[in-house]
Amino acid sequence: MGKKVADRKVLSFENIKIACKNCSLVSLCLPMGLEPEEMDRLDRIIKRSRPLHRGDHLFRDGDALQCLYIVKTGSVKSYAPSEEGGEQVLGFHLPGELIGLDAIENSRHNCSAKVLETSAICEIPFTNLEELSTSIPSLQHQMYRLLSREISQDENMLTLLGKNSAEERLAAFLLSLSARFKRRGFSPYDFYLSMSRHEIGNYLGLAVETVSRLFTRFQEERLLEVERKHIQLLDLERLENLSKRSHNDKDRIHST
Amino acid sequence: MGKKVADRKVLSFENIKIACKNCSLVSLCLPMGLEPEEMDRLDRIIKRSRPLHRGDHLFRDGDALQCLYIVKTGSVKSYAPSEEGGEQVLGFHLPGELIGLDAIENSRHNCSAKVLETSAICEIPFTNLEELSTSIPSLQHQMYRLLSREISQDENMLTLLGKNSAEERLAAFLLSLSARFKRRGFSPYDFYLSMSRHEIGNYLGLAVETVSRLFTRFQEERLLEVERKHIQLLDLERLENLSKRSHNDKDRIHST
DNA sequence: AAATAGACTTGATCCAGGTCAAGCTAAAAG
DNA sequence: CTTTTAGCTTGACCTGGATCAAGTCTATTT
Repeated sequence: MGKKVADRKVLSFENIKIACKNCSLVSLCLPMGLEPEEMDRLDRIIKRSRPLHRGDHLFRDGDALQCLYIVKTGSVKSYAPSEEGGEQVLGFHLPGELIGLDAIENSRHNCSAKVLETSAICEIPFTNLEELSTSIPSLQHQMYRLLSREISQDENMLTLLGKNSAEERLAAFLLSLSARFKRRGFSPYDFYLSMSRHEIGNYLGLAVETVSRLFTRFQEERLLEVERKHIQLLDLERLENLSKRSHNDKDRIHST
Repeated sequence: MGKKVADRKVLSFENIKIACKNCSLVSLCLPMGLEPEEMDRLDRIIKRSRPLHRGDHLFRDGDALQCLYIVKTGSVKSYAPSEEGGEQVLGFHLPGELIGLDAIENSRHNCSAKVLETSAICEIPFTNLEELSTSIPSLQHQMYRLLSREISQDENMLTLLGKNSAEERLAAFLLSLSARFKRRGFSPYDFYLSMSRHEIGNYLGLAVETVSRLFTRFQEERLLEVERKHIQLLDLERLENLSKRSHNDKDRIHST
C-alpha cells in the first residue's frame, strides 16, 4: 500500500504538466511566437499523457481525427499501411514536431503513427485548437506555417526519391537527422538511431541490404563511424557533397 | 481607333471578373462552403488577370510570397529547379486547385510554377487572405483542409515513388487525371495531356523512354488509345488493378 | 514546299540496386 | 548460463528501367 502510493507519486511526477512556457521546445514548437497569455490559453487545451512505449500507436490509418500530436521527448514514425501488410514509412518525428496534419482534410487519419522508443507526447484536440486559432491570429499563422512546412518537406522528399541515388538518399537522411538534432540542442555528430535499417530503407525507397552496404561503405570511406544504432558523423562536408547529386543532371526540360 | 475600342471591349470581356459565386468551380475551390456574404468578401481580395500563356511563370523558386494562385481554366505545373538546370516536377494543377502553399512557411516560394497552356488564373494576396480567414472561421477551416489535402497528396506520391513500378506509376497517374477531370465535369475517359512525356517521366521518377514504351504497351494491351497528347482510357478497371501493386509486398516491417 | 527543330518512339546495351541465400550478433527470454 | 529471435551484414546473382543511339513524326519557320 505504501508502495502503491509511492508509485502514484512517481507517476504523477512523470506526468506533471510542464507548461509550454517552461518547455525547452517552446521556440521550435506550436506555441512559438505566442504571447504569454495566449500560450496559457493554448496550454489549457493540451493534454499530456503518461509516456508511451515502443510500438504504441498515436493513431491508426482510418481513425477519426481527434487530436494532433507533438513529440515532447522520444521519436515517432508515421507510415501508410497497405492492405497486404506492407507499409510506406512517411516520416520520422523528433521533439517539437507536429503529427497528424494530413488528417484535417477529411477528419480521418490517412496514415498511422507509432512511437519508436519510450516517448512523451502532447495531445491537442483539433476542434479546440481550430477554435482557439480563430481568436489568436498568431496561432492561426503558426498553424499555416507548420502545415506549409510539412508540404515543403514532403516536396523535398519527392525530389530525393525521384532523382537521387541510394548513396545520395542515405547521406541526405543522415544530414537531416543531424541538423534536426542540432536544433534541439543535441550533438549533430553523435547520435543514436531509433529506427531500424529496415525502416530507413523503407523510408528512402531502398532495400535493407542496400542501406546496410552503404553504412559499411560510408564507414570504410571514413565519412562516419557506425556501430549498430550509434552513429558518429566524421565529415559533414563530404557527406554534404555526397547528398546533393552533382553528376547526372541531364534532366533539364526544354519547354517553350 | 474604332478598332482599338473594340479591342478594349474584347479584352475587358476576357478580363471580366467572374465572381466566385458565378464560377463553376465554386464547389471544389477555396470558397467552398462559405456563406454568400463571406464569399463576397473573399471575392473582393481576389485578382483576375488576363490569361497567361504557355511557359509564363506564376512565380519562381525564391520569390517572396505575394499571392496564392488558383487555376480557373487551363493547367499549371510546379517544379523544383536544381542549380544545374535540371528540375523535379512536383505536380500538375487543374482548375480549382490552389498553388503556392509551400511558400507560407518562410514567406518565400520553394518551387516554381508555370502554365502549361493558355490559362486563366485567380490571384489571392496571401496577407489579405490570412487576415480575412481570421474573421471568417469557415474560410480558416477551408484553408486548413486545403493545406492538409496537399500533404495527403504528397504522401500518396511518396508511396508511389517509394514502392511502385514504372507501370504502376503511369497507371496511377492516368487514373488520377481521369478522376480529377471527372470531378470538373470533363470526360474521365477522353482527354488531352497538357504536359510532355518528358514532364510526365520527370514527375513519376522515370525516363522519357520508359513513359513512351509504357504508353505503347498499354495501347497494345487495349487499356487505352493514345495519339500524341490525346488519351482515351478504354478499361478503367484493369488500369485500376495495374495501379495498385498486387505483387511484391514482402515489405512488411515486423516491429515490436 | 523545303528546312529546321522539338517531341516522341523504338531498339540495343548496361548497371544500380533489388532479390535470394547464408551467416552473424545482440539482446531478450527461458 | 543457453536458446531463441529479430535485426543486421555480406556475397552472388539477376532484372527493371536507365542510358545510348537512331530514327520518325508534327509543327513551325522560311
